[in-house]
Amino acid sequence: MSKTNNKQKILDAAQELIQKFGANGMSYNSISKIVGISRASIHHHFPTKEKLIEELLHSYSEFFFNKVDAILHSQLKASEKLDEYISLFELTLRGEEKICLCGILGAELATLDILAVEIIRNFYRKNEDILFKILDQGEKQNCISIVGDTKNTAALIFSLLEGAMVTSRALGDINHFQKIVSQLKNLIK
Amino acid sequence: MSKTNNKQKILDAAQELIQKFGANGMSYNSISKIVGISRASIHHHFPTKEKLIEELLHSYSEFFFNKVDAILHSQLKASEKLDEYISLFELTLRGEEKICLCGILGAELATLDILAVEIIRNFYRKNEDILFKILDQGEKQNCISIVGDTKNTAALIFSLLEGAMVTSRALGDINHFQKIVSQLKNLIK
DNA sequence: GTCTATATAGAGATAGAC
DNA sequence: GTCTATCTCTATATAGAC
Repeated sequence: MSKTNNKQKILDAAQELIQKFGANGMSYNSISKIVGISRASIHHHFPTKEKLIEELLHSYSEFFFNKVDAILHSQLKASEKLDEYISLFELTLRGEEKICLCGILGAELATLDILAVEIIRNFYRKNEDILFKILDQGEKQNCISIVGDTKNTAALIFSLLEGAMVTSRALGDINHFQKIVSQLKNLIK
Repeated sequence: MSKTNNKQKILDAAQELIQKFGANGMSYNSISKIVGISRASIHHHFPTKEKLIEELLHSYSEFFFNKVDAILHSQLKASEKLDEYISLFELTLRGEEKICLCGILGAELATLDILAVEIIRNFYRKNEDILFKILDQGEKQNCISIVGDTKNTAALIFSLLEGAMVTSRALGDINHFQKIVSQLKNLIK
């Protein structure tokens, strides 16, 4: 029974803890309790907490953008692509009191090292890029109609989703998130 | 020279530290360096960190809603009231890398005690209420036009502002916030 | 109301055995 | 790759003098 996948288990536990409690609410001790190995073993895989967060951000970004790219390059209508994109956020929120990893780390940004900060910035920029592509396609397909600037609307939607995750989790109401999303759709079609 | 106002100085320092680094990035030690008194003296005014955060949330909410009520009950047009309301958020962001106190605490919600959580929830609900009143007035004055539900739009705007503070600070670009706000205005008039 | 000193717990991190 | 033991630092909090 190989235990090589403990490295991945550590990343999974760290991700869940950060999404629930923030980077400063996640500790090697809390990870060790979830994974069932000692703190020292975690240090073997990730020598410092900074490194752990950096690697987690890389793996999270890769996982997330793989899903997003699949949506972007699918044969769906642009408006349906937008629905699918938004449902990625809703799924994170649903059930487990988790929000976007890069959303919560953005709130704690000043406590992170510059490498992590740069990955988070790229995560934001890439999401805005992808939303722009979807919106732009939607305008050409006449299934999305935007008054004003499409790039700014992409930025608006991303910030809205990040903010709505925080407020909806705090209010303990997934329906709050859904109402906001349904109103967003009213505004862009 | 009375030093009674040290209690207020502690609250001010705590607020600034949380807005920059989060609740778990704020410590009695960091406050003591800013205010220039010992940690023990801070404990004299606020016996526990939980109490400190609770009192801070009360004073912050009072301060914030006093400003908001002044806007709400002014003689401005509703669209101008909305501009003034939004500028409260922009001013926090500008210059000092700070975001909304209740925004960052919402991200760290699971590490706070239930009293603090309830104050934060009320902060969110009250903001949505106030935004609804402004939007509703704007529709009656014909200076704001909303496709869809006005209450949901109020919730949308509040979550948008909270999210845009986080992303704009992370991107180090106040202009990012302004672009999002200007696009929001395109969508509701 | 302020201070110094201290108690206690938890954090991140390292050494060295297995 | 995992463990126990340990180091160092910082955290919250308290005791007691001034």
